[in-house]
Amino acid sequence: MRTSRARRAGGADETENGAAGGTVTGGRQWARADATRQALLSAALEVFADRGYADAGIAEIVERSGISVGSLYHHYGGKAGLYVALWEDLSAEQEASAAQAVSAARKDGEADPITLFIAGARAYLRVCWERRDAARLFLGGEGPSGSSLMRRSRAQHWIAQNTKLLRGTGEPAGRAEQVLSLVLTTVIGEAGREIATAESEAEATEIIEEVCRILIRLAR
Amino acid sequence: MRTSRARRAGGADETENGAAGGTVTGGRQWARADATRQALLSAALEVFADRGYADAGIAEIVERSGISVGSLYHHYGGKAGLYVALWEDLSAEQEASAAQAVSAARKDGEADPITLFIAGARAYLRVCWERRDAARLFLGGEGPSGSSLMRRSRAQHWIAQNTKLLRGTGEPAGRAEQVLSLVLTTVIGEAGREIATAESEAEATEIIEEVCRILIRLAR
DNA sequence: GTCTATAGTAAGATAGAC
DNA sequence: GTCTATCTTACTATAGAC
Repeated sequence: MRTSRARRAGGADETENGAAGGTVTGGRQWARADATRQALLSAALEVFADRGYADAGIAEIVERSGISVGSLYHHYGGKAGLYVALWEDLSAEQEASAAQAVSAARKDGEADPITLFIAGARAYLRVCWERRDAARLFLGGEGPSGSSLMRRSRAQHWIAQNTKLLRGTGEPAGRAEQVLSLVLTTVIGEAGREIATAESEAEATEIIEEVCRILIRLAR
Repeated sequence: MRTSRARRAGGADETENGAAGGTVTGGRQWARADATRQALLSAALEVFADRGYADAGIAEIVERSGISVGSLYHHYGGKAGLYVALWEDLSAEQEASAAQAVSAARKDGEADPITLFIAGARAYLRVCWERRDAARLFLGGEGPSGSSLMRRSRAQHWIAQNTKLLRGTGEPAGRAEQVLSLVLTTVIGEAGREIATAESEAEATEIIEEVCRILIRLAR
């Protein structure tokens, strides 16, 4: 791959007057920093994907991004910080997409909890395909120590939401319902993994549909 | 915790004649080496569990086991070797237990594929509870780089077996069947995680039974 | 097989100029 | 905010006596 290498060539537009080397206009003055973060993030994603988190070195991320170690630490505080940032990005997008799908369906007059749940699940899975590069990284399960707890706790939260969504009323929830919800959530997660590694959009879609059938069968 | 610390006190029974400091009888001469391996394994399990694989240091394993670094490398070749050994142990036990349960049920005259499958699943889950200390480590998902592939490929193998078991005849298997099998296996895995972190045997049993119900519903 | 002592190395992290 | 240069730590792995 080795994209975005030329970025470092700069040296033409800085030294306006010293410190935060921005351009003249106020609104654009963070553009440079954003580009830096972006370059760091995308290089980190590549390297983590290629070598696995543990074997990835700061050095290689620096090389591929063309950004310096100093900047890396300035923005993300280190290797783990990059990983977490990547994770937050993706899961924010997934959550937003799912939430939006559910509320859109609601606005469409849909009231059946299971149908709403499936709408959310389908949106989530679609993001897994669209952003499969990132999804593969996390669904694969390796990360900084403590990251599995991070993922785990987000999953718990999601399970709780799904449990609530599925029972319509907001009440107790026995063990059976909890386990069911856990199972549903797990299935979606695993499906996401499978979809992120699918070889074509057609295959991904096929899996999504099959999984939705299973989810319906389970939730009913 | 800090058990098995006194082991190192020895120095009384060695120096029989130099090399493999064994006792006189032939059959017992590996007892010492076995004890060494055992101490290393159990210390490693503790440390991995406490700190997570990545943050675990050889040093602490050596401390807690009372065994030297040299011996550690002699037997396991390093940190990753210990992890793998622990994993092989547990999964061998799980597989054996499941296989045995299935064949016992068969011998009992049971022929229904789903019932047989459930028997295996139940046995697997029981081991997750009995050996929850170890199970927690692996089901948590952190390990040496490449270990998730190791787990993954074992899972694939298991899925294939289950697919075969479930369809009775050994034939094709369409996408729908593959996905179903994947889902079943995933659910069992996740259930194992939940069981390994359950707080009492009663809770574990409750989860096992609920999961079996769900599996039956799914497999049918 | 088991131990002690030591080597080697790599990687994450910091300091401070611009 | 960005960069270069450097540090320091800590951990794996080996050598070689018993």
